[in-house]
Order: sequence, then structure tokens, then C-alpha cells
Amino acid sequence: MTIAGLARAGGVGVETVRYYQRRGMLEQPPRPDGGGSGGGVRRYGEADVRRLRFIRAAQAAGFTLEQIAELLALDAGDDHARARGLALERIAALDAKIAELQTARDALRRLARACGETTAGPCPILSAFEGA
Amino acid sequence: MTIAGLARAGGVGVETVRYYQRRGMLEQPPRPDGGGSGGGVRRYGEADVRRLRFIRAAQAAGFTLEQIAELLALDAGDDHARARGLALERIAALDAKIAELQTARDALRRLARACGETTAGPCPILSAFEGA
DNA sequence: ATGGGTTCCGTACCCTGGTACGGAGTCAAG
DNA sequence: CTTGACTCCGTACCAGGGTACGGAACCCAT
Repeated sequence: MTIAGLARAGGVGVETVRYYQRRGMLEQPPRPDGGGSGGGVRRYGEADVRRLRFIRAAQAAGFTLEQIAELLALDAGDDHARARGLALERIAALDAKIAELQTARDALRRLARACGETTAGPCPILSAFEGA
Repeated sequence: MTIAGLARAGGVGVETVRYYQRRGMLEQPPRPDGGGSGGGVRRYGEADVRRLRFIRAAQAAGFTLEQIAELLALDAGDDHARARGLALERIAALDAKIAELQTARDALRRLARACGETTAGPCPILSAFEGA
């Protein structure tokens, strides 16, 4: 498999794979040295696909690439405690973010309703921001 | 009031005010032209403070600065429909984001629990990402 | 063996929302 | 009337997660 196949298997673009390699999250297999200037094309296997999918899955759970790099390092050892700690941290951050977004959404909902009921005068949505 | 006063009144930094000005969201009052090279210092009033607070309030509701610029433009006219449309759009986006984060959080919670129960072997958190 | 599609690689650029820097001008208090 | 704080302005930089470009080398099929 060449880089395009790996990218397809992971559902990302070639440039994204190269970006992860630059960040040290995916390794570059050695180029087959044929003796010529430049060498050949790198080939990738199932392990690379798994690693790439790991990154995407962790990303979907809201981890940053930096945290994912740590998870990948952890994956070699058996450091449950650290992995659990990172997960709990992430859960707390997600809870905070969810609460924040819910507050904003509820406020907007009230405003949108008020706006629908007001046929004349200034829009309540805009007025609400005015007075804030 | 000079720019520092305006920034304080809005709870932001001076550089942030200047940034909003560059983006056309806050206007720059004319510099008092004293005839010398360079002119004097700009002065700001209550209207500027209200506008700045509008920006912060709308931002807290999750609008991007670009959307806020539109809201500010709307504020001049009485376009309830457009304001309401923007609010509903924002609500939908917030709902989607909230659902996504909740899914990620719930998955992580299950994994963290499983991790706590597993004393030997590979960590379930990491394995979950492996197989994803 | 030649042409087209890939790969390789460095480097530069995108977006969003700011923050920092540095020199010149200006303002207010002592 | 000097000193020190503040303002003005352009420009560059930060994080985070990529995306794009361009030339050279390479691989495969015809």
C-alpha cells in the first residue's frame, strides 16, 4: 500500500497523513534503497492503518493531536492509570463545554421565540445583546 | 474615554479593540486634527461601549465574529426575520455540537469505567481506539 | 521507452481570534 | 517643560489542524 492507499483506508487526505508523520504520530517506513538517487516509494501495512484509525477515533472523542500522541506512546506500555487520567480529564472538559453550549442554546431559544412573537419595534434578539 | 477605557469597559484588551476595528466591527472615531503631524488621540463614548458589549454577548452565544458583524449590520434596520434566521441556524449548530460531544463523553465514560475494572492486559481505552 | 499518475519533500499558506512588538507621536501631571 | 504613561499604526506571531504548491524522482502500463 502506498500513501494514497493508507490515506483512503483512514478516510483522510494524503497531505493529512504526511502532516501526522511530520508530527511524529505516524512513522515513515524506510524507502527501499535501490541505489539510485532518491530511493523508491514508501510502503505501508495494516499496522499503519490501525494507527491512523486510532488517531481518527481519538480525535472524534475530542482529544487534541498532542494528547493523541501521548495516547499512542501509552499504547506501547500498559499504563492504565495514565490513560484513565487522560480520559477523565477529557470527560471533565467535555462536560464543561457541553454545559456552556447548552446555556448559550437555551438563551438563544428564548430569544428566537420572543422574536417570533414581536411584530413591531426592535428585535428582542438584538436588544438582548445590546443590554448585556 | 480613550481606547484603554473602552477596552476596560468591555472587559477586553486594547489590542482586541484594535482588532475589532480592523475587522470593521467597531468604528474608529476621527482623530482630533490639531494640524500637527500625526493628529491626536481618538476618544470613545457610551455608544462604542454598547457596541463592544454587544460583540462580547453575541460571542458568548457562540456566534463567530463574522456572524456578529452581520448582526451589527442588522441592528441598524429592523430585520427580525434575518436575525431570527441567524439565531435558529446557531441553535441547530449548537444542538449538533452538543450531541456530538455527548456521544464522545458517554463513550469515554464507559471506557474509563472498564479501564478501572481491568487490572491486567491491555487498557480498554486504548484498545477501543485500536479497533475503531 | 515514454507518458501519465504518484510519491517525495520542503515550504508556504489557510482559517479563527486574538496577542505582541517597536518606534513615533501625544497627553497630563509634577 | 520634562518625564512617563498612553496611543497610534503596521506588521509579525501564536495555537490547532490541516491544505496547497512545485519540481524532481519514480512506478506501471502500453
